[in-house]
Amino acid sequence: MSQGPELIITEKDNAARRIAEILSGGSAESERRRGVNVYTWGGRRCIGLSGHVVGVDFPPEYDDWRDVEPVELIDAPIDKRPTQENIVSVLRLLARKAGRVVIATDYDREGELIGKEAYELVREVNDDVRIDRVRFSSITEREVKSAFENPDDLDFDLAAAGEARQIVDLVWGAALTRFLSLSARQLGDDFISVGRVQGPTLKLIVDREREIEAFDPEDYWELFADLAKRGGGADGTFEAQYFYCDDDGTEAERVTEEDAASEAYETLEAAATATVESVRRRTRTDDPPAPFNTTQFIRAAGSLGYSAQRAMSIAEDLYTAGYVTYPRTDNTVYPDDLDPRELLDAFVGTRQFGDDADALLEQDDIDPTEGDEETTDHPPIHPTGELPGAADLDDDEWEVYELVVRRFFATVAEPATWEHLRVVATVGADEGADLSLKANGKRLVEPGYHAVYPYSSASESFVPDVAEGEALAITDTSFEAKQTQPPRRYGQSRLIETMEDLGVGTKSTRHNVIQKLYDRGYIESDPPRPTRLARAVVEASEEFAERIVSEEMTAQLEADMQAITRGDADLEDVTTESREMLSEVFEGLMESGEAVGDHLRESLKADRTVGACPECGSDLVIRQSRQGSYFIGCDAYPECTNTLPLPSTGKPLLLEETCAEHGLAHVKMLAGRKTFVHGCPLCQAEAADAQADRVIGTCPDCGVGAASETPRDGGGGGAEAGGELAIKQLRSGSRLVGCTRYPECEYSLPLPRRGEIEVTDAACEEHDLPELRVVYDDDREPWDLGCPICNYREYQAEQGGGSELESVTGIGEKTAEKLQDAGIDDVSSLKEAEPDAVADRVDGVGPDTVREWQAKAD
DNA sequence: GCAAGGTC
Repeated sequence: MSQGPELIITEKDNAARRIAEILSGGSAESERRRGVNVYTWGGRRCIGLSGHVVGVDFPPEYDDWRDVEPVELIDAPIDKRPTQENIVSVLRLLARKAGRVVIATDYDREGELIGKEAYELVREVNDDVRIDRVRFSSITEREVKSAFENPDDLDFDLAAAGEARQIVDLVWGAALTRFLSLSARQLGDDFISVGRVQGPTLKLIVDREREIEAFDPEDYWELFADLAKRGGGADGTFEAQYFYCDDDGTEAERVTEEDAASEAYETLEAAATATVESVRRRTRTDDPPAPFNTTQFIRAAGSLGYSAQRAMSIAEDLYTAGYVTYPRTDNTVYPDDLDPRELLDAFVGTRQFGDDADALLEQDDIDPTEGDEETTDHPPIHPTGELPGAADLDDDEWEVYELVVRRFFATVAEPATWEHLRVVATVGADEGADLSLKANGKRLVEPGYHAVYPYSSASESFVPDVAEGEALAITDTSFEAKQTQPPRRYGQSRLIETMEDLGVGTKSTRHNVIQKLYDRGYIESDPPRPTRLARAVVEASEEFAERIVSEEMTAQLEADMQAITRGDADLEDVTTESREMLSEVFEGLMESGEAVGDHLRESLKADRTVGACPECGSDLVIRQSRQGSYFIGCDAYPECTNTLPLPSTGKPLLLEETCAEHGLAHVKMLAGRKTFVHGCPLCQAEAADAQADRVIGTCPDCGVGAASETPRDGGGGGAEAGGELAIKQLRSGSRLVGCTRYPECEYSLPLPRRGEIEVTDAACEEHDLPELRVVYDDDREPWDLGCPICNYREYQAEQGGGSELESVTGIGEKTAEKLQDAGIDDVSSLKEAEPDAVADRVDGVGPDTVREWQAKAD
């Protein structure tokens, strides 16, 4: 045995840092090697991986989709390759010299596999070092120390279960994805993908859409009366609803026969009073919610308007900054070592949470709620007690942080108490035409957790105190004709909850799967609706590869993985059987390949068809020019050359809604946060044609007396050519201030897409142009845009703010800030920088990344 | 350029 230092390997850097801190008693030092943190103390070193650092894939000779028959992938070999080169190389370096290795990855199946990957990398360079495995369910001093005192061996069966999943997913996913893409001749960026998790998720959405379409609404009627307590004034009035008991004695409000409804209404309308028949009071407690797991967090953030993806991205940022715990967890039970009082103490004295924390601390005992799921890897999401400063978070981050804090507050708060009051009154009993009305009142007596958690509804409904036998005046009645409604579409959070119920996907992947469905053109809008392509993919799968769109495949795989874990089966058994099954699927598919392809292609075209061409009656479809910009062209091209332009920003999406005048589908332009609805492309073009250019001054590039100094390059014919500046509306929907000599002079300034542009009497002295104002047709304040040249300069200054660097390298604002901190504030200093030196100084950036940036800058 | 699973 060698005498080198002990090497501890964790699943992520964050865990490495905390374990080093615990085991070293705070004395560990951190150094960066190739952008990877290594923590060192005593005779020990600790390094964090980044989840899987190796990935499974087919060998390179299988890379060309057209060269390899998809069916060949079923029995193709599978390689494991490093995917995180930097981490792998640092790991190898340290492992070579290690005297002992301890694998401390997460305590779950995937963690065991990640541990085994590390094990194999260590073994490649050091074949006799002792390799131990430690397991702990939370990174606390007690658990970590005890785990390191009782090391165990890696569970190779558990890891093999994970490997079986990798292989089955790759083989099924790749073979079927390539088959569908090839048969529809969809290669390149818009390939047609299917997989074990996205398949059933898409089918959920498609099935719901089928139910909605097949839904046959039924008419029904409901009757209401306003009842007033005598002498109670306006405050004593409340609404009651007609009800009856149906044949099996259950209470019903909906009347399905119009005659019966009318007859009841006649009685109600004729009556002046209703007599209280019964009054029932009940006290109900309303328990506070369970701690947040990922799914419930996403759901709560969803009700604040965040998409699943966005909610998780914010939570990850808050986690990295140290304000909340790890956001990927299934656990809904706080661990024993979480002391709620101690955590509440952290909020005492703060402006936003101080009062609530004080109030909670005054409770006699604090007993947090618990959910059904108790796992051991990570705690439920809760605040860490480290508080962000006022400037540390933007508005969205703050809103999500507050949600997490308040959820924690709610879980340690008292239940709420409601008083329910149910009043039943009868009408027309004297005349023998007995008719019942009911009203349910709800009053919050003890707010309990609602006082600290305003996100769940605590709305009251008023019903006054009345006594049995009391006569109430009927002050108003209504007769409402309604229809049963189709089932509702899944919202993103509901979809994630359903996936969790079915066991499809994991806490870390479910939100990404939904995003992937959007990116692949399978769903659009929110709540998501399936595209024609999605239906075609589900239909084809149902016919030939039902497993790939059914949650059964996951259930079966889960059972197989458990068998491997128990030692009742091995990886070979499971993958062989799965490959045989896939071979059978392919027999059917290959026979019908052409029909499947035709169907997919028709659906793709349907997703792009805007409507009938007004010139020739063929289809108008969305096309892409060679330069990559989108436009609408006629399917009969070149016989028909009719085209309509589309806005230059974003990717077009056709909406269900069509234009009443032209019958064309409305267009939405997807551009992240700048997404907007373009509407009917023909209406836009016609509006532009009808809108005369409004001249507002001389063109600074080519107008009479044009100054030589201009804010931007024009292609103009030089000064004195007589160009004028005008407000123009283009057929693509864009608006701008541009030269009347276009296209000879290309001088232009952008204008906002929305609102009506007014030319005011005020003028800009510098540019001799009138100031503009944008007026909106809703209740928004008008926007004083001012001189268009000054406005554009300000806009550019805002956009560009220090960031040639950002636009050249494509890095985000935050990375740019970090680079600036490291002394790199422009492109030239980036080019001169030493990649390793940059990687050492900038967190989360490796030397390879720096080299990539440098390549882009060149 | 395929999947799903880790992590950033």
